[in-house]
Amino acid sequence: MTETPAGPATMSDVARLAGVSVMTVSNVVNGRAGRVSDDTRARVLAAIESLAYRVNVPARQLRQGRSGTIALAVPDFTSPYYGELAARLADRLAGHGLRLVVERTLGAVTEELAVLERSRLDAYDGLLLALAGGSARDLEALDPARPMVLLGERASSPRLDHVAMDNVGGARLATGLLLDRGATRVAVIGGSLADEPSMSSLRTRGWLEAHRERGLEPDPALVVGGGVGLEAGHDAVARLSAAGVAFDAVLGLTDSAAIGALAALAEGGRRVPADVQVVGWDATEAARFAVPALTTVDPRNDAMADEAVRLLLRRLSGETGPAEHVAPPAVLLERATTR
Amino acid sequence: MTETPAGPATMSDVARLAGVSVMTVSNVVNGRAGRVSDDTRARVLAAIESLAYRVNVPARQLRQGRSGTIALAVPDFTSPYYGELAARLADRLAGHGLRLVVERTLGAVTEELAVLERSRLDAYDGLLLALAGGSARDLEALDPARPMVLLGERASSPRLDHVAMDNVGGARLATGLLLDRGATRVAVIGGSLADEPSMSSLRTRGWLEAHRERGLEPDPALVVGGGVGLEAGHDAVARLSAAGVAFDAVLGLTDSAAIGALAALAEGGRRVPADVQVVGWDATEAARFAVPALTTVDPRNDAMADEAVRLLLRRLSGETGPAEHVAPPAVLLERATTR
DNA sequence: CTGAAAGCGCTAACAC
DNA sequence: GTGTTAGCGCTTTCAG
Repeated sequence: MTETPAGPATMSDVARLAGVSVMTVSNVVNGRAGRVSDDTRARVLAAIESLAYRVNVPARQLRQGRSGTIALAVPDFTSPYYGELAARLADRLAGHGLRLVVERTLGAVTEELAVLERSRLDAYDGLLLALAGGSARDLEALDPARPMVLLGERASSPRLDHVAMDNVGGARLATGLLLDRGATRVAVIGGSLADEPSMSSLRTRGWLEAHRERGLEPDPALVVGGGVGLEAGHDAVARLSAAGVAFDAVLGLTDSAAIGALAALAEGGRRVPADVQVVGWDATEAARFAVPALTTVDPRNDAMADEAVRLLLRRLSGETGPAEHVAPPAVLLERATTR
Repeated sequence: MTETPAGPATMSDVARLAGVSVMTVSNVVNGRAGRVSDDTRARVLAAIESLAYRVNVPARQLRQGRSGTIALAVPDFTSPYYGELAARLADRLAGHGLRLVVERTLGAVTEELAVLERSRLDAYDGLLLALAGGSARDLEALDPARPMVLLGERASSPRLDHVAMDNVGGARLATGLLLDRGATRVAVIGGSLADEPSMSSLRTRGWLEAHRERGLEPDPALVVGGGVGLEAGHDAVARLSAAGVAFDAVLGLTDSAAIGALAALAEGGRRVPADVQVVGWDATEAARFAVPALTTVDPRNDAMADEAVRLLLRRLSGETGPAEHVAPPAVLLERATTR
């Protein structure tokens, strides 16, 4: 007659049932070749099966100090951009026996990432931190116990590995295309004239530079803040029109913003690209299937994911050299919203 | 002169520096009120600060058996639907002191969710499992060590709490609208005539029922499989047109599929809703800002998230009654792609 | 090939 | 208020 087990089966339960030591069970579970005879292994496996034994991950992690898991911390769950990034990263990490899980920071990297949160993140073997608009500030205070790679914006911390996005360059490229195709007044949706290293400001600077390279000085009234989501993009165009600000091109700082703009333009009866040209940013799948198909800045997420994983693995393998900063150059994907 | 610490500081390190016992440090860290004098607390906090101490989460979890973390397992990271679901769930769980992290199953719930994966999931306090097309099969084999709530499809396991989507009802509603607005041939993008409880089959059944309720028998050639993403939706419409199958309405089984269809329709020069009416499913933000704004089935994700959290919390608090199955009724959001 | 002992860092339970 | 003890489940180390 068997004792009813108190909770889930442990290794000792399995060992007892199989008539071996816990160490042997551990060896079987971890597939340490050669160290267990086929006969013993079979008995252990049978016991595992019959007790529905499963490894206690926290216990193993406490002992080993590793979890085999990497966290991607994103500002929010809803942006398609982060979803695609997560998928890319997960695929690459899987090739190295690492799992990816996605956490959400709500854009609050240092302030809100209180002691408790930091501890949670320490439990991962490594951290990929996707930076949002405001989160680049006082990154210096961030002192990760584990390897950490920053993603996005521009390289901001001399101490931390960083895969930056080519924000200024991409915006210069996109704005240049618009200007060269005959646009004279390019509105920036989600932009900011502030002098800070945020995504908005950086891209707006690229817009400015493209003008100046051509001896032009753009109208600051064309810079519309208020966010970079679908609704923000829609509302920005509506607001611009309502305010009577003329424009013949739109630089959406994300594909979402640009797609929102497209919707507002359609509502207003303005034809794209005949009346207004539009460019987005992110090269998401949604851009490909927008109506009309959206010309967009491809930030080279594939290359960014490759680099991020490379940098992380390097630290994971114990390398301790100086921080590396990379920024794959953005490229333009011309489609049907530009002439 | 101080010893250089081997690794990250532990509670004993803090205790030693502050001249107290580890238990006192633990009490301070966990904010157990009244059990520590202000004076002692101050000393401990100073020591924590100076050693940059952070709680070892796995150790705490091993001891307590809880982690304060819930996992949402989704079939893939890229679908906007799951992103919005994750955001909703995270918000609700935060109100109960629980964190949400997102894991990815790649649609393989039981087969690929090997021993190793199961163990990882056991480390969460609870599991929210979003079901994809094929994953509803042999859910019976799934034996979670922790509370688990299934999301999506239709209730399939008598043993597991399940928040089902109103797949048949929603499709009946949407198809009914199309038919009542004059459509005679409603194509189903991402559909399946198979007799299984998958999302595709269930929604296709709703399409069928809407016809039969009206004494009609739809043409099976209008059911196009091949996926429910943007590209799949686009290609399905293109294929239908190329094959010469006439249709005057499209039921996209997701908003993505419907938006892809919209793109293909625009390419083909067919006007929406004048020539072809279109309905999507999910009520994503993308549907609102599609051109034209997409009529869509709202599966009531808000209500589903509420229910899922309620069911999970109930189990977390130890309740052990029979499984509960709920299915908030879908509603229709009429916009500009229907007449 | 197998096992015994030790201990990872923390907290529940109980002294004092 | 504060300290002591014990042990969560596992794997590293070292003996056989």
